[in-house]
Amino acid sequence: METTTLQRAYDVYEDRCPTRLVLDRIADKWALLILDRLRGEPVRFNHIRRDIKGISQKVLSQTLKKLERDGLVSRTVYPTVPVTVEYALTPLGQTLTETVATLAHWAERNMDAVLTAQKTYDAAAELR
Amino acid sequence: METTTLQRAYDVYEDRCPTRLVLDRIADKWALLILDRLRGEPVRFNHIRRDIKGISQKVLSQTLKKLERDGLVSRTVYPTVPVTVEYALTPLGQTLTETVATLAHWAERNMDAVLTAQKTYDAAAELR
DNA sequence: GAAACAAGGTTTCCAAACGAAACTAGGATA
DNA sequence: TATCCTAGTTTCGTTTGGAAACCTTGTTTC
Repeated sequence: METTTLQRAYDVYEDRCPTRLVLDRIADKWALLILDRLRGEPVRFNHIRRDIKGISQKVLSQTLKKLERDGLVSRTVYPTVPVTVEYALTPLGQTLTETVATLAHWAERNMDAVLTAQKTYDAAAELR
Repeated sequence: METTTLQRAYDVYEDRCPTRLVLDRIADKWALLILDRLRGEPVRFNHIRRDIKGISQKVLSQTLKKLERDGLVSRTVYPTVPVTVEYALTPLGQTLTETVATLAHWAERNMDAVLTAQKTYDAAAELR
């Protein structure tokens, strides 16, 4: 009888599971907006920056780099003048587009319900 | 001809759109894990804490409070001894369960692809 | 009657992360 | 020489995050 180390399946509920790191990457406001924006054709750095209003260059740069490292986004440099850099979803990233779009735009469809809930909550808290 | 202020539709790509605040709430590692855990029957505070390994009481408490304020989660107190507090998804929160589950568990299904991508990326960065 | 335990939190404190603004690089254009 | 372009990086003050200790109400144990 041999002794083997059982390879546990990945479990995001476990503290030290590497999936936690990935979840932390995609469960992020800016990452979701970027992934959502990249649905469709490739987009250049400053184009993304203009479209996602309020994102800083630093955060855009950092987030793209992490998404690229995790294989969700590809980065292509064209030696034009000035240089052109295009970002696009990889096939892996494309597996998330539907989910990302649903989550990113959920607030747009349910904003009124959320605002109503907040008013109710705040009114009740007022009485305490 | 009368002049009216056109009420623009909510747009999460706009900087000051209130949907951004809601996106920030749900596009969060802990919030997603909590919402995922609440699928099904109501769960007590310490039960959630035990299940989502590594979450601190402070973060659990804060996140639940925000989710409750936004109308995604309900909080029910039972006057037992000691007191029992149950959290559950509201109907509004339930509209997110499918999406949340897909995103929260995406990493479990794609971890190997992500790890491979990271290795490739790091090896290429090494050469620079 | 003094500890210990239970549930459900809050407070404290230090480190890590964030964002706005300034700065950089390489080259083209005026 | 000065300015503009894309695509970033750096700086620095502020905010947020997590770990650990503490709190409250009430029961059981010693």
